[in-house]
Amino acid sequence: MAFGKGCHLHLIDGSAFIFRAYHALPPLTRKSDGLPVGAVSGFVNMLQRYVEGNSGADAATHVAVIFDKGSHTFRNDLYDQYKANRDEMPEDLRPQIPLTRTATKAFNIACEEMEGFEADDIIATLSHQARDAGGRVTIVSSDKDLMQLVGDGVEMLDPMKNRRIDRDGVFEKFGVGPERVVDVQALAGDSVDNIPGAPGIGIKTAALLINEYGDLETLLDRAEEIKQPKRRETLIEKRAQIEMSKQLVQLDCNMTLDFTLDDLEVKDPDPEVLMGFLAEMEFRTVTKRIAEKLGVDAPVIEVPAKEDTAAPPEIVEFNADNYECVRDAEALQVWINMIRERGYVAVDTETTGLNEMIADLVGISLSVEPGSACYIPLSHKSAAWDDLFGSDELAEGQMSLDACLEMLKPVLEDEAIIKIGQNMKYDAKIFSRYGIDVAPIDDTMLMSYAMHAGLHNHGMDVLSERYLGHQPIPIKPLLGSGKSAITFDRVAIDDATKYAAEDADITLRLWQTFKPLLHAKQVTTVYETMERPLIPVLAQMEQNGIKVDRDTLSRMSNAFAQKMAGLEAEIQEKAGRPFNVGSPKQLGEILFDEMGLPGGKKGKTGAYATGADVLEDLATEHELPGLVLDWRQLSKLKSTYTDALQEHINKDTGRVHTSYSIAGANTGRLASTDPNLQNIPVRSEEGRRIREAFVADEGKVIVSLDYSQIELRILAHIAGIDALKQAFRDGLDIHAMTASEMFDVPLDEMTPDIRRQAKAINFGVIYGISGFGLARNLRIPRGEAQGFIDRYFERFPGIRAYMDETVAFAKENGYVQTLFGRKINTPEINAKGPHAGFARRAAINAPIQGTAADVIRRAMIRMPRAISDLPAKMLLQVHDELIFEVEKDSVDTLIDRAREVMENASDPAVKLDVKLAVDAGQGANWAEAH
DNA sequence: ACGCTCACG
DNA sequence: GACGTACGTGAGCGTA
Repeated sequence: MAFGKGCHLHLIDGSAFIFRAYHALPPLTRKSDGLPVGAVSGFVNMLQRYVEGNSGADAATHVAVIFDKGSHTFRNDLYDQYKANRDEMPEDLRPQIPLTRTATKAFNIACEEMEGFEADDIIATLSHQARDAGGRVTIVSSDKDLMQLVGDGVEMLDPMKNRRIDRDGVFEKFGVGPERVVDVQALAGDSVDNIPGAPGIGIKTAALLINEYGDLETLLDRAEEIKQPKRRETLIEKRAQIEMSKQLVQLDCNMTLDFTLDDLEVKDPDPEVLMGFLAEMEFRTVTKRIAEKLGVDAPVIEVPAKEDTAAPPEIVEFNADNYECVRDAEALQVWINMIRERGYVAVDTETTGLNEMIADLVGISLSVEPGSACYIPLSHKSAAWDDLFGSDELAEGQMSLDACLEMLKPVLEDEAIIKIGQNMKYDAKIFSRYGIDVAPIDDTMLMSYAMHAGLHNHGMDVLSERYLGHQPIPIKPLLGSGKSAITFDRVAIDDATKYAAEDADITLRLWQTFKPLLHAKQVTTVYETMERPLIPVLAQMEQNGIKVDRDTLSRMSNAFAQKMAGLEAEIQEKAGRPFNVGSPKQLGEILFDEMGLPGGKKGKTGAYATGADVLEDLATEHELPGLVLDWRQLSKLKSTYTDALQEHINKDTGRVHTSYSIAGANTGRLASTDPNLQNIPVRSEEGRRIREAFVADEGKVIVSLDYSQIELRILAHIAGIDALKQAFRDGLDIHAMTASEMFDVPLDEMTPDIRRQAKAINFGVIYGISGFGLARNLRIPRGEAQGFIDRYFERFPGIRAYMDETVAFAKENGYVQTLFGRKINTPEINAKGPHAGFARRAAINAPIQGTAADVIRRAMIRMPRAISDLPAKMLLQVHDELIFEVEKDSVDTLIDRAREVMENASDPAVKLDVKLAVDAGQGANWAEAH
């Protein structure tokens, strides 16, 4: 078929695929000879996924993968620094480059490159040819340099986000249409490609200028007219540099190619060629998968055994057909025997929901060896032929739940058998509802957290893909989504077996992968003393729950609703027309367009910002913003707290059971979800009253103990600030002391305002202070804020030293550490551009916040033993606070014991120069106790 | 699904 | 003289 109208050309940016594959995968090598093939493997997977996805009405009729060739292009002749800042290609990637060409050809996809040209130029030329011939083009790439090609039937597809980019997408990125993209790039330059552009001008400013003057040439010709002196001079002085930059970013769409569009027609692969290549690469899993798709037999891949050195563990491919469905006691006994022989087993439970307090057990999967796993269905419902929703009858061929648990209980509770899980807290809580205390345990999610915090999250999908190179079977197709979603007990047992058993298989493999790595990365102690032991403690706290009084909440909801209605009427009257007060978009239009209030700033989505800080400033101009602030506060309290909290009261217990994620926050802090009980209001008087609904059971008392200034104490210790340490020893008001030091005001002449400023600075230090941030927080001029900071560093030089050392350590090692050895990775620390500031401040904050998190973790882990003889329960953790419920008579004992544990939580691992102090409170509800 | 806004330490 | 900024979270809502 000749290329023309109705045709659809796909152009794949091959180099981008290669680099993404290289960085996404661990360094794999070919088993027979050690040839690095990780990137090739990833590349093949991506191609295969592309081919599988290329179907339907929108499918490509023509396709090519385009590569770069040679390092010297015409752009280097224009500018010898072009791409000069690029790192050398990694040693183990170089030999894989030609193999990606071979791979492309093996898929029978056209593979094009041309000496002296970049892939982008070939893509540009082909796009123009295809467009001129009346066809459509999709460029598969996320490279912004290609955005200039979009329009007239040419679109981009970002393969990472699976998002199409059309004219609007380009506009979003550059603030101008595709035809002006090069102009903006010429001005803004590009640090990645080392394109100079106009110094001091970024994309935002560039777009502004281009939109004002029409195009780059006009802008440069009329540069004299620009008001901002700096900008004007730059444009005049750097004209030559800017014009050269434009030549560098302008893609060549008129290359002479030695092939035509017709040569790019989509062709089916020759199975023999493709299988041959894959077998040569020794890719077992993908070979098998592609063979299946093509309906041919997978070639046998024989790997000659290495004679010397201990061979690495056999890499066993994933095969869902190998999983066993255990349907009776005999079959289960075989598995139990295997488990006892090994001394470990990976366990996963399937249930009817995500809430462990409510969900029922549906089945259990087990694995003791990579590639082999079983699923024990227990309460799957049978499919009824005449009923769309299935019946309530149990499906045939399942063990009875009781019989199964009776057999498994001794194993799950056996001291000599390690039970391995991914997010074991969930499974342990499920089992505990059936009277089984699972122990001892290991948790692959927490192992990953101890090693990889800051690098990625620790869900099974991410871990499997990253560390096993395997994409798990997705659950979505089994359960569906939205209101037609079903629970797992309605999934057919055969499908369930493949999915569920694979999870156990993956978990076991992750455990085998991570176990030795924990030692190598020196985080075994962290994992064993601060992650794993927290599981049973949190499980117990979550099961305890806290009693919440529905009537109190309901009354407050009604009161809030009434007040809101009044405010709403008043707001709309002042606005002159009805509108949705809860819509920031509509509010912005009212305030800035209709009422013409000053200072309207649009965000990146084109909407006006209407945050609390903006409205507070506007409140001096008009009454309306203040009313909206009041309305917003009530709306927040009602929807997030007084309304939503009622939904979370458990029917059986009358209590609210939050769930803590142990591996959520990078710093070691916990996070609370469903509901979040770590952000219950306290700062405003009205909000604080919500805590009155958190009550003690009859005859009991709520007790709250919280660390006083724990982060500042830790900072004083880590940075070695003697003045601070002494102030804590003397029990001084730390903020007042800081103020006195900084502003030379004697303590007895301290004013609240000076103290407030010093307090803001103290917090700022913990956050990696910046003049801008402090200025915004204190609402003072930038220069004044910077003056404060300079003065602070002058008085406490150790703080600056700590900051510099911490950042230097992060740059050197790629992570920072808490006092207890928790490592927080800082992958962005060497980044350039806006990321840099973020990463820097996060690196400064992480050891402080993380050490505080470690301290309270240690206290929590010791707490159950310390209070086991008391009629008391630990209910909640709020970062530096622990909340208990205790019988009235034992309140004082509990406070003594808990305080003892908390104040000494760092011993004996770390000897702090500053004592930790704990404040305590008690009452009938949380408001009184705090 | 994503951004905005706002609750907490 | 500003690319853009205080650190760490989760939830509800409006808007696409």
